[in-house]
Amino acid sequence: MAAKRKKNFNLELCSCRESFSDKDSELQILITAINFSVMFDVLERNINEYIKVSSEELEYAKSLFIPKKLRKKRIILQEGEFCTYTIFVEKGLLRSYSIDKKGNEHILQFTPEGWWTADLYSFFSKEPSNYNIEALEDSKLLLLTNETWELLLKEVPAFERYFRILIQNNLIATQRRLIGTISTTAEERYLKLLKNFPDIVQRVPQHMIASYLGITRETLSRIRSQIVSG
Amino acid sequence: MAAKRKKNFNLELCSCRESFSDKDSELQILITAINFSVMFDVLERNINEYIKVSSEELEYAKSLFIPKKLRKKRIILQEGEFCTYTIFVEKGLLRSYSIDKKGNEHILQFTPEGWWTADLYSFFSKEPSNYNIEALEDSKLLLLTNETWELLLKEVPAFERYFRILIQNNLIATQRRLIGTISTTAEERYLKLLKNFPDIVQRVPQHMIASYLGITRETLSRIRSQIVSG
DNA sequence: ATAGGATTGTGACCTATATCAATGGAAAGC
DNA sequence: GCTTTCCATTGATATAGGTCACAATCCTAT
Repeated sequence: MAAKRKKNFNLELCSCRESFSDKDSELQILITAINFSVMFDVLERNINEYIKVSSEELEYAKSLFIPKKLRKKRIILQEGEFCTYTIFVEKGLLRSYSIDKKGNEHILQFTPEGWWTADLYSFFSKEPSNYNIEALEDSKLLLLTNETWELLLKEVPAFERYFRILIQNNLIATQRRLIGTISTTAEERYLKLLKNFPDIVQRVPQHMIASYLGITRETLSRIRSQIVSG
Repeated sequence: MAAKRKKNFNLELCSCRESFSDKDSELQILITAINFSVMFDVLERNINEYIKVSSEELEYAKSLFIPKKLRKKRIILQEGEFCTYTIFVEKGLLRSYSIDKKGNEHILQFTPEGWWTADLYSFFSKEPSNYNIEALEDSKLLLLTNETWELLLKEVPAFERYFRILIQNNLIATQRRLIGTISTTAEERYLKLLKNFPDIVQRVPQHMIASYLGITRETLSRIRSQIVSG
């Protein structure tokens, strides 16, 4: 299973093309074509969900992204660095988190396939970031730099709308989470997360779920055993 | 002082024009002209801070807003209603809050002059709102309905950028507040609020500051006396 | 001026969650 | 296959903040 996933990575990412020998070139071209059609699959569907763009505009947009794979546990943005990309997750799962004075991690969000992440503040203000972004699974990412992001908005203004809607939805969700954190118990928050994002809870170690909920791993463990016992 | 403020309201809001008799009409025209230049003062500066628009575009934009005054303690959006406007505060102060199962209020945000508010979810999804929006001071508002908002974006696309930036800044702030709520003590949060928004803390009753911080009024009272005593 | 409501302050006590510490199991690297 | 690191669980104890109750002010409208 793990081996199969790895193979897919190799096939789908064009950065592996160098490994083909000359006599494989015909095969290589075919595979590359497949790569390109699959690489932006999730992104393309996501864009079409929110805005209408012509196929030329879409092709242009795609040309601006930098594909990148990120292995599990690798960090793509580290506290103190400048966040110079916005990141779209084609496949895999990321987390962004900050570390407080006592050294505790606090997870701001999980970013599975089909979602965007970045430290927006750092990206737009060009100040160093306070967040870390790390892969929780082997992941395939599509990056837009500061420059290509500006370029995209300038050349295809519909993307201004696209990002506005995404940011807006994120704001709505974050506001709800804030109110929830203030007004409900740890157990209620856990049950709600379980209901809304069962797959995330499955894919992520429990202590990270605890960190996302704003409680300790011990407390989450007790909550879970209490739920089971009735 | 309070009387003076009231007088300004009457002068600046065109809805009071009916109270003038016929022979006051010359004066009325003069005052109306003044009203219009002053009415959008704060909004205009706010817009120019983020985007470049021609004076025609600006005039068009202004023509879409509905001015409204809201007296202290009056509610402009009530839980269960549909949020059909986005609200810009020209003068005064609003709060938006939700009420949990136990009947406790939780303040999502304070909105002083120069800021926008709305229940974004309700506004865009056209579902009933879970929030209430209330004036904490006599306020002057500028409203954009669903229709005029759409129209504005369509006719002056630069506003897409304007709202994207505003929403983005709100998201950044809300994310920080969330992490702060999870990772810092009530006292730290209070001191931070006091440092960042001293005027809001001055203008708002303490139990609402407590509600914003996610603590009870008793706890805030104790924190304050502890700060004074060292 | 005054009555009634809203706001703040304080005391006594309670509870959800944190902290510290120890254990066993699972997974990942060699 | 073995070892090391990570991860979840459980117990004992500590604490920040909540709850309830009452008193003291301060507005605000008549």
